[in-house]
Amino acid sequence: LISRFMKTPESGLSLISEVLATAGLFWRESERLFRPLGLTAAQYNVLATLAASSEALNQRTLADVLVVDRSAITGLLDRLERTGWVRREADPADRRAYRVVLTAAGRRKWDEARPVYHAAVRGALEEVTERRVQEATATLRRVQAGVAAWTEGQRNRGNAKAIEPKSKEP
Amino acid sequence: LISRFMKTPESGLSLISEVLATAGLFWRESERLFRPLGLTAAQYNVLATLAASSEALNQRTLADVLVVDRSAITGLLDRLERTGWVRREADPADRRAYRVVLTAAGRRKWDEARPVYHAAVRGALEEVTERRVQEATATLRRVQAGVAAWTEGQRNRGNAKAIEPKSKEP
DNA sequence: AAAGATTGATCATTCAATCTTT
DNA sequence: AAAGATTGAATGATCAATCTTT
Repeated sequence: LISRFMKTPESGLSLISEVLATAGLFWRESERLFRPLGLTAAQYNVLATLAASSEALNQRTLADVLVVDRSAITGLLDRLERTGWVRREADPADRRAYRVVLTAAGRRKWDEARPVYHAAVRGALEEVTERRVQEATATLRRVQAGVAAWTEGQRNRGNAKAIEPKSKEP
Repeated sequence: LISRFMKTPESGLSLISEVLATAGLFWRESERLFRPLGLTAAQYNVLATLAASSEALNQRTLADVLVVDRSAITGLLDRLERTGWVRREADPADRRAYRVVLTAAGRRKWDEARPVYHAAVRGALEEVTERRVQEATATLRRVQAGVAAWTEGQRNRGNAKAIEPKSKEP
């Protein structure tokens, strides 16, 4: 996926390669940045998601927003509950589910971490023009749609005979 | 880092968010794609790197190319050796180091996996113009340079008093 | 049956500490 | 001392299987 020795780089391969390399680099540096605060990057993501959401979220929704398997959320919340930054509350409307909420300490931790993170992002993008940022953002959204469409196509080809197109917000 | 609920998204935050989301989505789908072949995405990366390199690589170099810690390479190669796709050879010039080489079976596996991977990339980028691909690739390279420059700046600020600029390939 | 959550196995990754060789 | 590699502890991710509730 990351092929720096590639001889005849199809442009698409190069783009994906750079996406993965950029994400890896940034994620790794984020871990180092958050470490003195006692946070991991994944945990910051949870705090940020909860802080930005108006309603309480259940674990399924959290998993969808963070684009990880639901089972990954269990351990993540276990550790965040252990440090007291997050709490699982019983959902009165559905006894299978939890409502995950930020504690006061969790919000303070997020208030502390957020400016650190934002400073890093600004630092990293200092030399990149606003036009380029906008353009790349739009392109990456298209790539994500492309990945989703392609995998969906594969799934249909693999399974039965493509029941229905089922177009949503085209 | 991935903040889909963001209210006033600075454009830089959005870009980083999309980079991480795109990489996560693509990595995840790659895992599913490679699974029937008995490969993980990280393992495909190793095979691809070895296949594309003219000389044998030591583990340190491999770690640098793949942008992971050296210690992650140990387990990765253990598993790849177990399946017989890679071999550690003693380096006659330096008895601390290994020369990591692809076995014949490893090359066959790579020959099998490569077209699968390339098809996925083409599928994902089908609807993205070549111009956009080129532009985004260039932007991401600048972002990586920006991350490196910023973390370097932080390191110097944190340590002593920035011994020397030490500019390389400006 | 389907959906929310958890568990156990496997893989990958980081960091700090250690061993061997240079 | 510095560099290549490994180990052990911790975190995080996936998948398959399971439990409880809807």
